[in-house]
Amino acid sequence: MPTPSVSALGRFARALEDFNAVFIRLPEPARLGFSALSVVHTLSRRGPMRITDLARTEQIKQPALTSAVDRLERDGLVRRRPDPADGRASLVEVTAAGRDVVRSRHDSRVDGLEALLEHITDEERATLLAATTVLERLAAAGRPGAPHDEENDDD
Amino acid sequence: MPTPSVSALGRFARALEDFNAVFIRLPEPARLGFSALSVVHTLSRRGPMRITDLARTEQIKQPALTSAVDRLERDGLVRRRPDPADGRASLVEVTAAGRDVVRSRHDSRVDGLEALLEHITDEERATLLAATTVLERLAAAGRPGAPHDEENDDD
DNA sequence: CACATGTCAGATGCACTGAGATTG
DNA sequence: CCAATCTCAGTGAATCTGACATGT
Repeated sequence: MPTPSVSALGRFARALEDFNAVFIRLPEPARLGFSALSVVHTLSRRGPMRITDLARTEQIKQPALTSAVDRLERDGLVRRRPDPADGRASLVEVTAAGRDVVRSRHDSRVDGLEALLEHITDEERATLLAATTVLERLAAAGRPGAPHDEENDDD
Repeated sequence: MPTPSVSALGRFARALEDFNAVFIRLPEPARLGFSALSVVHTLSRRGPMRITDLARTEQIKQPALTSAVDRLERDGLVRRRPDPADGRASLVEVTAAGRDVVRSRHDSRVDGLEALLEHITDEERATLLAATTVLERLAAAGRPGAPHDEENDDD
């Protein structure tokens, strides 16, 4: 296959790294930390998950995730539920309040993106939006095995 | 609801959010935290900066940045130097070891991206790479004023 | 019993607020 | 004297390793 040259791929990766330094910080600084936000995001996109699976996708250890879930549960953003299929495991799921956090940050980011897009041309905007489907496929290809439930937060 | 989540822009933002959950974690989990990595990255891309400016771009407070720089300096990844133009300020700059960290993580991410790109078609790859220039311009537009712009300091 | 899942306990890294030292 | 820049001190949240209780 005619794979893109290494330099083009390297330049693409660097562009993403630089862009993310901006993109990640578009919404207001949250009272929640980076990992906590990521946990809520993952749960809202992938449905209920066990601690072990969640720890693997977030790339932190189980004890860290246990206390993270403790805090999130105390704040009402997630909820623990026993796993009907396995007595030792529990499933963590996002609550309505948790979804609100994800949605609020998403909306805030959209606003910031909108302002950013005023700096480029219509053609460039089209180029960017054309990449949406590809990014969706890459995200799907890059994440670890599918969880138990296939829930989609649709708003 | 000021911003409809079903718009093309909303879908683009969501695709980026989901993709970043993968992209950010492509390289090995580092012994350095998220902020520390971001500081070294920023310094390697934008040249020496004062603590205040760095704290602003990283969206953390000055005391947090002071201790972050303390640790990074102790590990040999950055270096403090007096600002010749202002006696109370000091300039923080990345060292060769710091550049190695950035480069190593970049290379690792390129490898992961390369593997990911095998899941999509040539046409999709082209679409993605066409977005490189646009992302570069967006990153430039989104970051706060950049007084220094040196990049070929490969000590 | 061996293994998987989750939690507990102690140490360290990291960020915040509020106060202080130095320079412009 | 006042403002800007950075550092120090104390507090709280976040993560790690190692040990442990429970269920398969």
